[in-house]
Amino acid sequence: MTSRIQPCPTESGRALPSSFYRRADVIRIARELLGKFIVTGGIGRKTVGMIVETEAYVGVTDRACHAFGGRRTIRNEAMYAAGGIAYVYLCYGLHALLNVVTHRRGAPYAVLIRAVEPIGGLALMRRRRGAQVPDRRLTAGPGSLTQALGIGVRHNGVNLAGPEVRIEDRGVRISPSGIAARPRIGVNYAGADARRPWRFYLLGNPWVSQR
DNA sequence: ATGTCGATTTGCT
DNA sequence: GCAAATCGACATA
Repeated sequence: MTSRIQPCPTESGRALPSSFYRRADVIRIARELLGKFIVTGGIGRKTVGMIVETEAYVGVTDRACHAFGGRRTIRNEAMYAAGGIAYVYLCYGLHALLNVVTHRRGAPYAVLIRAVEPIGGLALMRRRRGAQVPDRRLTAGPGSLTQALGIGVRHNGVNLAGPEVRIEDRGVRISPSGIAARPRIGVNYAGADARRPWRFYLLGNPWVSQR
């Protein structure tokens, strides 16, 4: 029995512990989620994607955050739970968007997953997305990756170390110089907060969303 | 390459 | 009623 030296993205890894999510610095967590893996589905229906693009939503003072000013609704209730669960909501009435809830209970911080690189279960992803969709657009964009991974609003509130949606560390290490920090997408209504560089992505990765 | 538009749930006025 | 953490189709250039 030999052990591998290089990390292999097609093997299973360790689910991130709740301590990863429950830290106060959501910006740091957004950066550290790059290169982690989202795994969905059971035996025979497994799909895997490596996170390549994220955005931080920074609590009650962030005008772009659903919890700005302490807003608390049925929809965004999951943001107020302790870190380590999913906040999945319906955007424009159509697209399920996946967020990672962070920080402590009562502190509504979250990281939006904007794009993943397809790693496993490609055939199932193509079936879910439609045969005419090119691989380049399979999981590029927050509404696209959830469709490819089979994530919907039914996953709102699920534990991210659990079987439905699991985020794993598979040993991929990202150097800070490989990460771009830019303004977030689609939040122009948020005034000065729209310009803050809280969108992070892997430089040169083909699955980063375009637009 | 850039622009407009429709699909359609949720929350705020 | 209207805008929203989007996407893809279609139009025009």
